[in-house]
Amino acid sequence: MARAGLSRDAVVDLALRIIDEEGGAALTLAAVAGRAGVATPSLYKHVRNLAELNTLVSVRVMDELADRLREAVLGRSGDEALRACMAAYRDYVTGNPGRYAAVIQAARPGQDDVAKAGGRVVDIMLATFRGYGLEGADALHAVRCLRSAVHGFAVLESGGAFGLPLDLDASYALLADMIISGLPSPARQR
Amino acid sequence: MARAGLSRDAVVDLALRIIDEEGGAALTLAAVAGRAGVATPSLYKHVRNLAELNTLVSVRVMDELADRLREAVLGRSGDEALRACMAAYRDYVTGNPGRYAAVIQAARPGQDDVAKAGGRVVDIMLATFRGYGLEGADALHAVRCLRSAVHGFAVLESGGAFGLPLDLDASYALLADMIISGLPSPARQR
DNA sequence: AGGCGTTGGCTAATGATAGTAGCTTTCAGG
DNA sequence: CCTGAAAGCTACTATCATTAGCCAACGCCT
Repeated sequence: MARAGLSRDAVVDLALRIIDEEGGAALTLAAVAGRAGVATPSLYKHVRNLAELNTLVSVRVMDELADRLREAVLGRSGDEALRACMAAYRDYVTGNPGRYAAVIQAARPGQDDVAKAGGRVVDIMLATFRGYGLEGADALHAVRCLRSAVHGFAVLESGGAFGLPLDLDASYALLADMIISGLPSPARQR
Repeated sequence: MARAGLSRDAVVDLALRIIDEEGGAALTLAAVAGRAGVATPSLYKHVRNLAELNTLVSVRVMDELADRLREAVLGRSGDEALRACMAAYRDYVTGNPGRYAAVIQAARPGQDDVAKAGGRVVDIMLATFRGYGLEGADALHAVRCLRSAVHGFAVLESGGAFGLPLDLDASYALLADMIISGLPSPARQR
C-alpha cells in the first residue's frame, strides 16, 4: 500500500482546511484522518494528540496574522501605521472567520499557547508604538490596550455579537481614534 | 427511591459550580449528573441537550455580570460611571475566572447566544454614555468600542496572554483613558 | 542487488461522552 | 384512592480520543 506521505505540517494544513470549510468545531482527528485518507491512529505518528494539533494550528494562525500585520505597517509610521495595523488585524479575522475563532476556542488557560503564538504580533505592535516615541512600560501598556481593543472587536464581530444594523467600519474607526487620542506621547512633550 | 428534585435552574446551578471548581472544560453532562446524584440521561428531562445547557449558563453569567455593572454605575455619571463600569466588568471576570471563560468557549457563531445574553450589558453601557450626552448612532458606536476594549482585556487577562510582569491595573487605566479621551462629545459642543 | 532499520501506517481495543428509546416510579390533585 | 404527567432509570448506539502492538514501505549503505 502506497504511503500517504503525511507530515506534521501536512496534518496542520488539513486541519486548517477543515476549519475554513466546516468551522473550528469540526476539527477532529477523525476528520483530519478522513481527509488524509488514513486511519485515525496514524495521525499520532505526526502529532502527540489533539491538544497539540490545536496548539500547532494556533501558532500557524498567529504567524499568518503577524505576517499580515508586518506587511501592513511596512513603510508606515505613527497614526498611519497604527491604523493600518488595526485594519489588517480586522481584515484577517473577518477574511478567515474560522481560523481566528479556532485559536480562541483552543486557548486553554494554564498553557502559554496564546502567549507564545502571539509573540510576533506583540513585537510588531511594539515597533509601531516606537514610532510615537513610546518606549518601555508606556509602550507595553499601549500594546496591551491595542491588543485588547482589536482582539475584543474581532471576537465580538466574528461572533455576531454586534447585532444592530450599524456601520461596523465606523465603529472600528472610532476605536482607532480612541486608542490614538489616549496614547501618552512622552517623546513629543519631553 | 426518593426523587432528586432537580429543575432546570438547579441543573444550571450545578453546572456553574462545576465551572467554578473545575473549569469550563469539565462541564459535561456526566459531571452534572454525578453532582446531582442522578443518571446522565435524566438530565434530558430538564435540558434539551448540552448546547442548551451551555446557553443557559451563558445567559446566567451575563445576567450576573449585568447586575454588577448596574450596581457599579448606580448613582454615578460621566467619567466616574464609565470607570466604575469598566472596573466592575474586570472585577467580575477576574473574580470568576471560570465563568466568563465558559461563556466565551460556549459562544458558537451562528447562534445569537451572546447577543441575547449580552443585551442587558449593552443597555447599561448605553445608559452610561447617555450621561455624556451621547445618543443614537454615536452612543451605539461608543458601546461597541467599550465592549470590545473591556471584553478583549478580560479575555486576554484571564487567558494569561499578558505574560509580562507589568502592572495590569495601570494598563487597564490607560484603556479607560483612551475610551474617555476618544469619546465624541456632541452634547457639550452643540 | 540486497539487506536492514526507521518510520508510517494498520487493526483492535478501551473508555469517555452525547444522545435516544422505552419502561417504571413517584407524586400531586381530583 | 386513582390516575396521569413528570422525573428517574436501564439499555443501547454512535462518535471520539487514545493506546498497544503488528507489519509493510522506503531510504540508505554496502
